[in-house]
This record gives sequence, C-alpha cells and structure tokens, in this order.
Amino acid sequence: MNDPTDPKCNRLLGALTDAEWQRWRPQLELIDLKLGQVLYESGTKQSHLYFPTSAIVSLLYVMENGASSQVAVVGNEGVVGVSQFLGGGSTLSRGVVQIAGQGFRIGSQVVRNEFVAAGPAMHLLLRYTQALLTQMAQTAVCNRHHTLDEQLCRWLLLSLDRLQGSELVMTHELIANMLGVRREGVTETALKLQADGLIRYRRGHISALDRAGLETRTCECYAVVKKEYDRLVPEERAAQQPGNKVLRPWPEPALVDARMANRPRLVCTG
Amino acid sequence: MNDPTDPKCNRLLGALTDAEWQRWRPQLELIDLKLGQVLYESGTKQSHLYFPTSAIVSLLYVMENGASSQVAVVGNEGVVGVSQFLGGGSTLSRGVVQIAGQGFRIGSQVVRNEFVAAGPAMHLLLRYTQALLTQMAQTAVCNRHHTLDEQLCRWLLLSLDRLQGSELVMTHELIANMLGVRREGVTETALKLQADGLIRYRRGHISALDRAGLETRTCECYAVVKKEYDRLVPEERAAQQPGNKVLRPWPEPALVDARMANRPRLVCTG
DNA sequence: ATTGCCCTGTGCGCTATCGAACGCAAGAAG
DNA sequence: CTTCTTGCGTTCGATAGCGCACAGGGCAAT
Repeated sequence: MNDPTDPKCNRLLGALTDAEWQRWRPQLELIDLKLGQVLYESGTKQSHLYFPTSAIVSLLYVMENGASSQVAVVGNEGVVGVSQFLGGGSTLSRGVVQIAGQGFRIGSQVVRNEFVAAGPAMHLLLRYTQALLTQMAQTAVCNRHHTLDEQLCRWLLLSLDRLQGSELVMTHELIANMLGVRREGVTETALKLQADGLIRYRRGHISALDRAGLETRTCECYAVVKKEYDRLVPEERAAQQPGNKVLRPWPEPALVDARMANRPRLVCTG
Repeated sequence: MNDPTDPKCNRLLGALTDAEWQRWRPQLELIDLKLGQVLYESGTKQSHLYFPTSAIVSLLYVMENGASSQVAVVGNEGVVGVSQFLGGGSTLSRGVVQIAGQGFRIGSQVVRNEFVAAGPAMHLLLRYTQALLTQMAQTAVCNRHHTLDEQLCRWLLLSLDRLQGSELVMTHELIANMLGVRREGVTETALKLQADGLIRYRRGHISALDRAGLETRTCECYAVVKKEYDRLVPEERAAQQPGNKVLRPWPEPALVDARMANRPRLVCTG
C-alpha cells in the first residue's frame, strides 16, 4: 500500500501466483496517471488494462445531454478495463483519472491469454455478464437523471421485450417496488400513459397498445442497454452458423460516434 | 422464443456449441417460475442457475429500511446467478420472479466445470468483476434512495480508502459531476460537514478530519460494498500464504442474517 | 348476495433538489 | 504589483417526488 512503484501494492497484482506473476511481470509498465486523463472512452477499443497503485480512477457514464454519473470507483484494489477479459472489448462507460497518481498497465492480450483455456460456453457467459454490468450501470444513471415517466416507459419496454404478447400481470404497487418509487407516482404516470392511448390497464393487468409511442417517451437508457445486449449476446442461434464469429469485439461506428460527441466535460489534461 | 419448454429459446442455451449442449442437456430441469418466487436470497448460497424461457426475473436490492430497487431484469436472453461462475457464490441482491412463466435450471457445478480449465488469475479477475457488479448495483440503489449528504460521505470514504493520506485534490464541481448532482448541492453539504468538524477544505483541496464521523453520516451502501470487496478480493498477499484458500464462497453469517431479516416485501407465493 | 380484501384514484403539505444568476475572493499568470 | 481565471457562497423561485390519508370499486371467497 505504501510504494506506488511496486506492482504488488495493487491488490490484484499482489494476489497473483508466482507462475502468473512471472508471466505478467515483463509486460507491466509503470505509468503516471494525471488528473482528468481518460483511460478509455465509451464504446472504443481498449489496448491495455490499468492496475492503479496510488491513483484513483472513476468509471463515469455520460449521457446524451452531457450529464454524468460515476458508476464505480477503482483504486489499488482493482483493475480498469474488465471488458477486455469479459469479451466485449469495449464498454459504454468512460474511465477517468479522479486522483492523480501511479499505476501499472498491461497489454490486453496478456490478460486474455489467461482466459483462452476455457471453452465457448464460458466466454458466452462472460459476455452476458458484461451486458448485465451495462444494465446495472445504466440503471444507476437512470435513477439519478431521468423522470419517473421516462423510467416507467423504460421498465415497460424492458418487460415487453422479454415477453410474448403485450399484457403483463403486474400491479402499480409492484412496479413501484421495482423502480424504487411511490405507488402513487406510478399510478399518476400510468394514468397519463393511458390517457394518451399508449397503455391500458385494469386491476393488475397492463396492456401495451402503442409500443412505438412508449419508445418516444422513454430515455436513452432503454435503447443503449438493448443495443449492448444484442452486441454481446448472440441473437438466436447465430453462433452456431458456420462463419459467424461469436466474438464481435467492437460496436458499430454509429454508437461510437454518438457517445464520443459529448466528450469534453472532464478535460484530458494529460 | 415461442415454446417455453424448449431450452433453446433461452438465448444463452441456444448459443451453446454442440459439445457443450450435450454436456448440459441431461442436467437441465424444466421448472415453473411463479410470481413472487424468490430464486435466491441476498447473501445466501445458491445451488442452481436459472435460464428463463417465458418467465422474467428481477434482480432486486433491498435496503436496511425495507425500500427496494430493481438493478437488472433477466428474461430469455440471460441467466440468473452469475455469482455462481464469477466465484463469489452469493451476491447481495435478491432474485424474484416478476412475470410468471417457465425456465430451466441447472446445478451450479455443471456451469462451474466450464471454468475449471483456467488458472487462478482468471478466477481472481472474475471475483473482482463480481465486486464491481456489487458496487454498481449499490450505486444504483443509493442514487435512488439516499440523500446527497449520505452520498457525499460515501463518496469521500470510498476515495479515502483508496488513498494514502487524508487530503484529496478535488473541486466541488468535479464531485458534483461524479455524483451527478448540482455543484451548489455539494457546496451546501460540504459546508455542513465542515461546520461539524468532519472535513476542512480550501479551493480544490479537501481534508478529512474525522473519518469515524463521516462513517456515521453515510448510508449503509459504503459498508456493504466495502465488506463485499474484502470478501471477494483477497487482502494483501493472503492468497499466497499456504493453506489460505483463495475462494471463500459464502459470506459471514452476520451479513446473511441482517439481509434476510427484511425479506417478506415481495411474498413468495410458490 | 354478502363480505372483505386489495387495487386504484385523489388531495395536501413537505422536502430535497433543480436551474439560473450573481458576488466575492484565492491564487495563478502576467 | 495588477489582472484574470476559477472555485466557492448565497439567493430565489420552480418542481418532482415523498408520506400520509382516505374514498371508491373490482374481484374472489364464502
């Protein structure tokens, strides 16, 4: 914990077995992490993983309107860039140095090598795990920045996607528990949606009448998460068709551009 | 997507290679998932993973005061119980059936077998990933339910933990960006903390004077996440000491009991 | 048919947070 | 030294969501 130029004071590097340590050691680079430095950008390829020793890194989500929220913080107990070994290659957050200091970086490939022994099922499950991470992070940001109206629409759409049919058995009270809000708030919003012909409900049954309408009312969170699931978890049986690579490491250019657009809120001073 | 008794209509099961499918198939059990059924409880050992086909499962966080929030939703695109293969064994959320339907379950060991080929470094990284998941989930809940005062204390403590020394270089504006709140809100709260002698600051430098005091002012989220990190990521070089098992799959009984206490908010009807 | 429960609609006061605006002063730059 | 940037303190009105309380009505069990 004391000498930031000693890799072992990162808790993960310090916990490696001797054999692994010998493999990794020659590849580790000591680097200075400057305040505001961006270690990776949302949706872009990353070439290294970062193990902070004395620095602290924030994982930030930045929304379309420029508002941001931290979803996690990484210091000497962790590593920045889990998407490198989970298999997604990129992730939708941004890694920013919050407290200047030092750390070590290592080429992604070195770490990926520790994962090659396992089969495709494991990699599939890990990509799913990354999608789950994305969903949780987006939930955190959504809870912070979006209105109940938007969130209810998001929730309805998420549920409808996982359903055949368009009716769900669900009371306002239960929805309120899930969203973490008051029951009355759900009632009020649901009334608005019903008045506008988007949904209809009766005592514990909600029917979606106008899916497209719901999509216009929800926040970006819905589409962002859905897109990431589609990227990370193969559609239907695509994975079994010959020539269809299971691992598609980078997102579509459109997504990258969209999220790169609103970058300079925390400036890169390094 | 159509026949809920066909395992392949779960997107993950459907994406398995033939060899894996043959291994898993005999172990898969079709089960009915009833509304409100609890698939796993916060902090407890889980024996199976669940692959929904027509059912939908909510991952809920329940707080000490009984308030709850969904942090993710799992349908036929995913699996419930990632902590089984990430290595933590348990997780701090609760899995509740949100829409009744069907799904398949499989013994945890079958899935874990897909992970045995890899070395300890991979398992270490995966346990860290689970800790990261926990942090994100807790952030989501905290954003929903806790006051700015509590959250600022949490943020300060999280940063202090990852720092040597007790001064951080940080402006109110930057903190506001991280927490996703207004700068004025941070100023106001910081003033209160300073008036009470917990911190002191001057133009971009914040010093913690009374750590214990900060801990009494923060929400449960801080301690919960810290405890989970300590459980999942080995302290210092403990992992290299002979006889010290790296994998400690279950949490301390105290934690289990505390989180079991406030269970019956979504009742188990099944 | 009656009873009773649970879901929904509504109203009211309260608080935390927002959004915008402005003044001040510390400290860096010249 | 002066000047300028940047970070902090404060105010004010607006608003979203909270907590509570209660009334009405659908639905099921008896």
